[in-house]
Amino acid sequence: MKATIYHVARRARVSTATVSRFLNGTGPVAAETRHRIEQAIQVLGYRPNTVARSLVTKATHTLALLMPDITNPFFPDLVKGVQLLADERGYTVLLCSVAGDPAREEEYLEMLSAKQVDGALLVGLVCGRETIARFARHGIPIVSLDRNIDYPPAPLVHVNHRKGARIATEHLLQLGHRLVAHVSGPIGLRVSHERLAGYREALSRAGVAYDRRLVVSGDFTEEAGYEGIEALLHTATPFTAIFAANDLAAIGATAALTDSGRRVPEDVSVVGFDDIRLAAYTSPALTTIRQPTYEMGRRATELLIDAVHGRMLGPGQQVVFEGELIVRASSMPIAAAQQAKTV
Amino acid sequence: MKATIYHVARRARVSTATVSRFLNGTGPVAAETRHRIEQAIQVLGYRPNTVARSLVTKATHTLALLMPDITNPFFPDLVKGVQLLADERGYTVLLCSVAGDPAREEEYLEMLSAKQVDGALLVGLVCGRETIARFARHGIPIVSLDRNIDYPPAPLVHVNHRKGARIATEHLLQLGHRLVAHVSGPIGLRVSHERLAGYREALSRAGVAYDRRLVVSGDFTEEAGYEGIEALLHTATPFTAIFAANDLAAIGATAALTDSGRRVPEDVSVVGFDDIRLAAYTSPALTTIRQPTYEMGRRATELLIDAVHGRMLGPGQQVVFEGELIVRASSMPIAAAQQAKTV
DNA sequence: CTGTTAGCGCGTTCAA
DNA sequence: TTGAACGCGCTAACAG
Repeated sequence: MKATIYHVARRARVSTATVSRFLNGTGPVAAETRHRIEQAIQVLGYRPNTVARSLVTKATHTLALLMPDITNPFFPDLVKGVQLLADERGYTVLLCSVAGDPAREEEYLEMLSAKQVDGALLVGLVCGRETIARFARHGIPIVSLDRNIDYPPAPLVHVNHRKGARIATEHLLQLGHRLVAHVSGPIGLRVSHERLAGYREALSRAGVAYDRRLVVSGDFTEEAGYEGIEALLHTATPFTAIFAANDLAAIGATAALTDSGRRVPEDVSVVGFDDIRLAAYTSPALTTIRQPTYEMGRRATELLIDAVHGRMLGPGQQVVFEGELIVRASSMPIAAAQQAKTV
Repeated sequence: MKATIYHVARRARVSTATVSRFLNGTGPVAAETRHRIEQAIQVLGYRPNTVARSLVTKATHTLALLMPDITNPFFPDLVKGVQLLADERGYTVLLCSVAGDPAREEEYLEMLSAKQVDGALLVGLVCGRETIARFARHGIPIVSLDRNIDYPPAPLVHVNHRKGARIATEHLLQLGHRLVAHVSGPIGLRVSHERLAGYREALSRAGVAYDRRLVVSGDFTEEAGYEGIEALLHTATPFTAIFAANDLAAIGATAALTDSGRRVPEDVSVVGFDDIRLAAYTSPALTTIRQPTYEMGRRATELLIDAVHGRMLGPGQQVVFEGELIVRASSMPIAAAQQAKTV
């Protein structure tokens, strides 16, 4: 049977209140008493029961992390950032994969308030705003990643997707490419929209006409990238470069190109987005836009813990990270021969 | 202020005991009373406080998953399996990245017993057995992945690493390769040891002498795979194939080969282990041994929940999964020209 | 500096 | 079929 604070108190010949004071450093405890308590704790192998503690303090030191799918290589780094910072601050992380399913998101949100988590980090949720508003009413602080939550306003951490996409596209444009295809993310997601917008912005600034036939819609997976480009190749619409909405899609696109006998980057340049861990090791190594995923996880968690402690920078606070172009081997200047010929 | 069971009881003009019976289906509740309670719950937006509930039932419906580093692409699938099964069974998952640090492992283990988790899934821990034994004394059920925990005996889920490694190596041998290098995992880890053993077993069965100069030690990262092979190339020890202890190392090795002007698989065949998500999309697509990671996560969690409920198949129970050879493009028959020449 | 007392929100006897 | 009373393990006044 497990030792409780009561057992410790009896063995140290003090009251439970004194033991509690000793444990939490709240209120004074005589050196001699302190010693006896330490002994008792040692002997009994006592560990405070956090559940009982939470019941009275109303704090669980637990944070929830809701995200679509840990299996997307973009997330592990984020999780790591969250994890490590939470750990440093004495918090623990509850992981919830909601699989892009609004019903599951709602269920989980309900459960979290029952579980009395101290705060929630929401990443890539697709549920309606009233679902989140209802949850927020429980008084649990929220920090959002990549999605603006206006009511009630929650701190927001995101990267400048539009600018990142623009930079990626400009990179291709500067290399002389004019026929730049785009594999988009799932339509309806703000992230996809922004990246597409950045792509168009770059084209427009460079005076290149936007051709919607060059945009294939994906869903951030390799499969979709592969199939999208495969389909595009079948339409015989010429292009010399691809900006994919994320690295996975870029990798799928590259595979489609290779399988059809094209060489990357000699025939087609490819640029991705995210800079996942393996981007540097694909063949050819992938040119991409780096998101400081790990850092974003840390920062978001920091904001969340601040919010838990009632420290907020002010309403509508947000942290914006900038994407950084990482040039590797998958992009190169357009070849003279290419300029004329159809791919 | 949040509604408690007391508020529900008052509004429904019954006692808290009746509400509790209604909520948990323990004991009878008259249809008419039931109706009033439902109404009250609805109106007040009541959700039972799981913390209070846990304090009396001693069950938190929370499982802990301890693993080295979520950032290794091997883990996300595992986590997903754990997550989904836990979810189906009404459990929630606490994620702990212990970073291969025994001290952190011990800390976390301590915390888990304080947090009163119902069970713990231990993956790839490196701490001493007495650390685990001490934890087990708290009476929290454990399931182990890839590491045999003998005292007290815990259910074990693992793949047959040795056999998988043997099959991988045999595949290369059957293709005619005789000079097969190996990039190992961290020394001291059982998994690394087993995979090395499988490699040696295959060589020995084929009557090929084991050459320790062909074994470079890594740590399951791309970096180590890259550097290991780079170093091996510098020694000018000839080889025509590589069996890497995991896909990450295989990918790193491939990059080292490519960067030094070798072609894969024409000059050197490469085989990995794990079949991570991107293995099918590397260039060339990676031949590897598939571990049913997702399924293992599910199965392990199932065993854990069974253990939580006191249902065990018996002492020393274990579930062994078999690795499956997935032949892709990174391995090919040794070329006639190669047989003589030094790589 | 320390002990007594009263909850935190809930499940669970035991009578009624 | 229901309610009163107690306790889970702990913290937080309030006295002393």
